[in-house]
Amino acid sequence: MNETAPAANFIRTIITDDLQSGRRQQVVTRFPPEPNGYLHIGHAKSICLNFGLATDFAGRCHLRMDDTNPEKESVEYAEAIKEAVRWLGFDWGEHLFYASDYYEQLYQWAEELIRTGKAYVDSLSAEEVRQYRGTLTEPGRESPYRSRSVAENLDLFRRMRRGEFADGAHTLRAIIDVTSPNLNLRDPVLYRIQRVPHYRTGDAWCIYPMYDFAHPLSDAIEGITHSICTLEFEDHRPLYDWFIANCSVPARPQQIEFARLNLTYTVMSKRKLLELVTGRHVGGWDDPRLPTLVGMRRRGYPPAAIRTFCERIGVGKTDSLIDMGVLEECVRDDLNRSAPRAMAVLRPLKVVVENFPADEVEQFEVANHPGDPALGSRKVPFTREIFIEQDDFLETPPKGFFRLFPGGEVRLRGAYILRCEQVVRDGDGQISELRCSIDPATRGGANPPGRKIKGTIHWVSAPHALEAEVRLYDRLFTVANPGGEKGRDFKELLNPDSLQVLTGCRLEPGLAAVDGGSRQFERLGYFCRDQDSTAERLVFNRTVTLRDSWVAKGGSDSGVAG
RNA sequence: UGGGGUGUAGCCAAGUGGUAAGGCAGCGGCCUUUGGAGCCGCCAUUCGCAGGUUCGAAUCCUGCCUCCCCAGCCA
Repeated sequence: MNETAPAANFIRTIITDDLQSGRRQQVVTRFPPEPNGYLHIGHAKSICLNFGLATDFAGRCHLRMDDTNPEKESVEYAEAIKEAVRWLGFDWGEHLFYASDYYEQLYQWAEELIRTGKAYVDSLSAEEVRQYRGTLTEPGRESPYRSRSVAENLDLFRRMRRGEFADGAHTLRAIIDVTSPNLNLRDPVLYRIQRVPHYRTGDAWCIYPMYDFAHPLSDAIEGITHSICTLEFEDHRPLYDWFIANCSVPARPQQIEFARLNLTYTVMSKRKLLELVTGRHVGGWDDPRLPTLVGMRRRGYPPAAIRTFCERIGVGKTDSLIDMGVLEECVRDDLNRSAPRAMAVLRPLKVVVENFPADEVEQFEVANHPGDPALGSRKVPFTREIFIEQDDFLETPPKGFFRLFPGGEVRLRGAYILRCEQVVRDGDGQISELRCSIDPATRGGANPPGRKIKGTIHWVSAPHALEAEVRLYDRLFTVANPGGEKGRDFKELLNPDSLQVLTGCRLEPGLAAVDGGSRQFERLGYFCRDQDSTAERLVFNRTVTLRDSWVAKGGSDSGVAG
């Protein structure tokens, strides 16, 4: 793969300026997921951005678990996150961190804020705090506990830590400005009491820091220079800066916000994804229809394709909705170059080659990649009985159809030119098989002068064929922006046909050996072996179809492309 | 009606006072034993709208409009 110059974006501009002006001597970024769910393609955008920046500016990128809410976090999620980042192709080296490792330091800074008169212990209930906060248009009111003495605050806060109070009895809040038009500055909560064991610190703590407090300080501890997050935190930046300015931190990181990724026909919020998984609307976090990284991995998306995608869509501040087609095109791009070709028939139609001897097996040498001889070739058996795709035969072909029809000819890839002599029906009038003949002069792809055949189709020798299950995937939702339909539960918009399971598919025998990696099933798309495969039962996933200008032109295709 | 953002082609996105990059999609052609791949060409007199400054404006100024985010002891 050729390296191309990274696309320009406003964050690169900021960093370049910082380095040139001497404001920064190095670049340290971080990817800070909360281990409360699986990573998705939206996270991939952030991962590629943060790790990519670090690489391009010869800096480093940390992986930090932003684990400040024990209620929702687990080692399962933390491990899955590490695995996903690794799979995507990034390496954090020695720089794996946990916000939970900073709890003591964070606590000390909280005491510092109390000592400097910038934080107090509040004893309002959650409901009261909400009432005191005011609204978007009305200023808030100061809590009656706001004027407690430093000594009293310190005492109360230490007792909070010691576990002397019930959950929710007190909080530690910053003293900023309850009348600020920015709600985040209306005395934000710094610590809450939560008697929940933490997946890493166990029961060492019963008070936990809030994101707004923990995040900037964690960045400072790690010496992060550019703390890149998504747009919804833009309003939090004054608060981010406030903590950096009011705690004796060792570094002054800068927060920069960019627009999160949205993709058509899917949802990207952890909450919605969790709902799909727990509600059994999909098979699990790794369901190939999901935009999760584990789902895409199982579906056969190469990590390099995801990286290309993230590069291609750019980084900006405008809310965007990227067409799923862009991602799919990146997948095709990658797989077209790398995937060996093979032949597989998804909906078999039996063909008897009448002028080919019943007891003969002919082995054809077929190239594994039409454009890359380095991928070599393989032998494919040909016999009197073969299967072709049902869609490749039409009794009454429309104009422009250049596959098989009665009296017509097509080329069997790598074998012979085939002519349809007769259509055989069963008792119900359904086509049960085709009686055909081959032209011996076209053996192995030979092309006698003057012989012009427009269509080439794939085929599989019937007695050699492997039987398999093939899973076809379509968009998960029926509307482009399921999360944007107001007043409607996004689950009502699920596409009932997003998964199509085909059984009795026939594969060329060489496919038995495939375990990892992708194959192109010629003319059908890219496929990979699914983890559900067993010795007796082969299962393949269709990663993505090939582009199909016949279908695009309105040509009928009864579902192979579906 | 408060605050913070954002508007450049169907979808993304460069551009930072000197006359609209690039990608995806689309369209036309060539080539082809995958209706695939590859190759060539076309595709914004105009940058949300209206004024203004300037020899010159997507870039500067004024006003208006759109859409997104914020009232968790979530992140």
